[in-house]
Amino acid sequence: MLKTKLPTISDVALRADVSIKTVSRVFNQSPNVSDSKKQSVLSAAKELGYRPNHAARRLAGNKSFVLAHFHDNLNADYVSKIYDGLQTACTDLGYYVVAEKMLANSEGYLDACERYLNNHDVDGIILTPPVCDDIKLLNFLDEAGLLYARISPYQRAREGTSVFIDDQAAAAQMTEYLIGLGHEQIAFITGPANHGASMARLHGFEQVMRDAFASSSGPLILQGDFSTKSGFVAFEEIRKKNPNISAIFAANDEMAVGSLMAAYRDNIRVPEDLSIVGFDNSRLAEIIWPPLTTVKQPIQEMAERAAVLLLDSISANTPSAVQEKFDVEVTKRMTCSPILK
Amino acid sequence: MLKTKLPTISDVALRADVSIKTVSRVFNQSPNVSDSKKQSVLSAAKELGYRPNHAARRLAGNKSFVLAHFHDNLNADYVSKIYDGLQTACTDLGYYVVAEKMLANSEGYLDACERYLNNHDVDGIILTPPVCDDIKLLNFLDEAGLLYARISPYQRAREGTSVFIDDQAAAAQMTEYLIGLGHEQIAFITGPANHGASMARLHGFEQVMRDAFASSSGPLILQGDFSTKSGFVAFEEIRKKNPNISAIFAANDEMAVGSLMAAYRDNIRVPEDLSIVGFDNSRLAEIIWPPLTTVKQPIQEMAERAAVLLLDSISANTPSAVQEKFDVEVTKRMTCSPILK
DNA sequence: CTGAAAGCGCTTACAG
DNA sequence: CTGAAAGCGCTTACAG
Repeated sequence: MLKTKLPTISDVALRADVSIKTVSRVFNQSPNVSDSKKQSVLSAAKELGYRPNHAARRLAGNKSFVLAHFHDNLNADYVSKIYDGLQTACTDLGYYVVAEKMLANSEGYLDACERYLNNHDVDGIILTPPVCDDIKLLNFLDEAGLLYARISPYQRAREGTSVFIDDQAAAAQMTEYLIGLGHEQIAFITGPANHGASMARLHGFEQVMRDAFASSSGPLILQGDFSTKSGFVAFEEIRKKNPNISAIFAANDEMAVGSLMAAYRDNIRVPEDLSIVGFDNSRLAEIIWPPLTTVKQPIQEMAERAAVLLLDSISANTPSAVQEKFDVEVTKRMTCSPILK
Repeated sequence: MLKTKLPTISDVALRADVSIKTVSRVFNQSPNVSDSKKQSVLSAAKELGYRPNHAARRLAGNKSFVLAHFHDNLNADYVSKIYDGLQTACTDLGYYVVAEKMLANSEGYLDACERYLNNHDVDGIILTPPVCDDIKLLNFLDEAGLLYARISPYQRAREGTSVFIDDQAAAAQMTEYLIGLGHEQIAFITGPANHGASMARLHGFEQVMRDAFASSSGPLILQGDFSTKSGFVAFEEIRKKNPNISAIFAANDEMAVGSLMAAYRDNIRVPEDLSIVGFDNSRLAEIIWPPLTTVKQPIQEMAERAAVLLLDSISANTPSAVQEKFDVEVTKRMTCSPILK
């Protein structure tokens, strides 16, 4: 954007005494360049302050240098972490990243995606829950030959590149922590039914509960939608259905905070009277009082890795199928206390 | 990105029986086209499903069709609202918007901006606080002839396009509301010292307090940094310095929530024992319990408008100097109660 | 491993 | 109000 006229590929070629094609090869990491020519191209480019013109690359190469993140805007904090991670991977390669809200399950949702893709040039797409588990969208992308990578998909059996954590194992780990503290009456608040990761978390919870308390009638499970409000409402139902609940495990931090707020209103002390835990380690978990015990997943790193993998597959111009698992940890803060018997 | 070969400007020209230049004019809103030709171009384009190729426009026109938002990442919610507003204005015109974190006042901050601008093609820049009040950056942009628009700048005297609210008047309004409720001992928590809007809010508060309680020694003012934690800490200081404070006015919602959390911990009831108000109407204000009374500013609309104005000035290729003020309102929720005498 | 030519799909002066 | 020509700075086959 700066107004000074920039050196072009021809200037570099002239100075390095090679053809522009060779310069192009060097800047595209083409394997077939002799070391000596490569060096002279590189130093000529450096002396001139040359950098490739994106618009020209786009036009000639039929690439856009844009990565789009399709998401479902529930949580600005999550979206922003993803954005940061993607940008880390993209900036140096001259790629842009744009975040696009695509309301899953809304009227004409798939149409909106198609229309977007028809009207914008993007080289690849990053998909997060629940968008990443929309079979119709995935089929559409596959058929159209569009390249994408998924973050935290539930449908892991499906081919294609993805990064994820083991939600089920993570939830199991958290549940074991709670049980280790002496809790037996634990309620679980789920996310939206179409959110795969939330379901996996529920399964992890249920399985550990089943194993630990085989004889019981099964734990109390409430339906939420990942919003603070739904956590607030779920808390009220929990108190109504079973006042002896000593711990609440919410499938995300927002709902955990909603429950915490409801407890505040009802003068129920956390963690003295009630333990509450969440999932995600969102910013909210840190800024609330008491700070929330939760499951921490490395969102940013996952996003960065997803972008790197996607960029690889773009430059190879072929879908890849790398699946990478990331580790989680239970972040113990102040919303849990042991049950004294 | 879809693989089918798209119709080009020549196809449209052929079908409409005009030159490609005329087609170009139509798609660039050029004034000098007869209505009849314009209509035939439009219908030919529609029949063919033509849409302009951005990469070609970029290359030929030396434009990038990218707007960058330079921000200082404190609040994902704020950034995301800005992003939404910008996108609303940009999407239909084929513009992309990218959000770039530029840590104001950090080591090499200006260098980072310059480097970014040198390595990326952007047609215009949107600036939000505190970045929009960085004189050095503004001077640099002006000298380089880069086009930008500012949202909520403090330095309004400076030329150039901006959208804003009257922070001082808004804070005055909120202060009057508190005084109307019977509060006299009101503490104020400021944002970072380099944040112009925060200073304006403080001035509005001070002025009303001065007018209302001329004889007093002046209200208690604490320094915060817009973080929840600083609101938490400020609350403790407030209690220490003056336990009779009956209301806290924080310069943003995050700090108000921090104070609320500290009150929660100390068993001080809000609003029965203490009223707390914030500023911004961020998402946090709605999801917290009790919901926070705050000042609502139309961030999204402001961002959209800023983008429209910037886009205008880009297409005219000349800096504009439109300054637009937006209205605010005190959003009364549940963290305030009247003082009974 | 290397290069000359053609072309990507537009816009920008320039001329009428 | 309209058009023919040149050119933006690259990459893609193709040939050697």
